[in-house]
Amino acid sequence: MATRGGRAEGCTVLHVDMDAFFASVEVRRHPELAGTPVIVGGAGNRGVVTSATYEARRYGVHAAMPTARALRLCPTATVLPGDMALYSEVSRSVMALFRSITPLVEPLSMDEAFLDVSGAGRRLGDAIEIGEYLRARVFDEQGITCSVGVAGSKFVAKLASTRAKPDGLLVVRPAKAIDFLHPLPVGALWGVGPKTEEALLRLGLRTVGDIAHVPVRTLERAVGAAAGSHLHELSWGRDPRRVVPDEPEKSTGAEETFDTDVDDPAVIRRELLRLSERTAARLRSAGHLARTVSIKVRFADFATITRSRTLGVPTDVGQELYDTACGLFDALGLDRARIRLVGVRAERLVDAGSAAQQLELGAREHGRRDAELAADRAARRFGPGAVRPATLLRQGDARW
DNA sequence: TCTGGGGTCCTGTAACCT
DNA sequence: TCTGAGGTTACAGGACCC
Repeated sequence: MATRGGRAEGCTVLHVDMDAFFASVEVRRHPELAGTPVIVGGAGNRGVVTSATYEARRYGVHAAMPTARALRLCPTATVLPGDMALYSEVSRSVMALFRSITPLVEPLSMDEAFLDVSGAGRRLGDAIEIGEYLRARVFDEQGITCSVGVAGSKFVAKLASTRAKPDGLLVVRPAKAIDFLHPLPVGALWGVGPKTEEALLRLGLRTVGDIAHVPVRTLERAVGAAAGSHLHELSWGRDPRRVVPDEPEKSTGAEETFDTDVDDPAVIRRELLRLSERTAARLRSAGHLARTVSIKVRFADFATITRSRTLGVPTDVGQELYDTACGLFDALGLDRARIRLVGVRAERLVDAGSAAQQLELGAREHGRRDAELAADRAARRFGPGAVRPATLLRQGDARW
């Protein structure tokens, strides 16, 4: 495998990944915390870690770990609640920087993206030089570090950036991809989580090289047809997926875990209303309508169910999401079951502009939608929650 | 030790249509 | 007319990612 300094033969894909993104942005805002363990995450009794500085990770803290446990491992850590608006702003700036290098930028999340730099070479040098240039620009402009993987395919570039962390750059030329991949543990592969890893280990497959040398049929039987053939291809470094900018959003939603389990249907319905309004506001701001509404209910024992219903006419109206969500919830026929979480999702999104005519034909109640649009304007002017349904205006309830 | 919130994709099943 | 095969779509659940 190649490291910095070599030529980037056949390398056209960069994977750029911010290091401990949320925590790094917090350290930039609170310079006195530099070099100390910082955890971003929920502080409540059910909060989990969203991001942690490398100083905290040294104690075994990692993302998705309950915050309470993280604090037992690392009692000196500073826990911060997180500021999504700020992280989004930093993310937008970083993505804009990427797009100034190449239009072929595919964001994967707020803190990482693929870049196809095959067309940018002449101007800025080869893929390695572009990677180093980006790392320097991100640090200069945002005061945070990132890691870069440089390779001939998305999947190898992604693995390379992971191995380069923190604050590094790793090049894996196509000719060396197999040497790089085969010693890695199966869990390093994209798409192999705990369940799949367990299934593979049962077959005695521990490394990517093991996967490469087992018959595809065996893999397919163990983990399913699609995943089996996919893993086999990846194990030989074959990943033909292109870098695709502007993938359309497929769904949007909101969910909430209660501080303590709830068995009062009135409380559940009120939460469904809040989540429906929040989801609808997101649909409107993205210019989308939803064809399908789904709810998620997680019980006290963590068992989780979903129910969905496709609407006759797509909508971005909170009241309509709520009516559907309530109908789905009522149809469960629960008898004061203890519920831990409820969620509302809008799926099968369509563009509001192209669906406008259909909306007219559907002759929905325009008054409700107009009221919600007015609430959107008020929220932009006075802050979120400036206008909300009367049923959400109970005393002592300041959450939105 | 007790598991957040935002998503995507895949699979199995059932219903429906031809 | 009846039946079966095969395709499509809707729905539910689950694995996975950050």
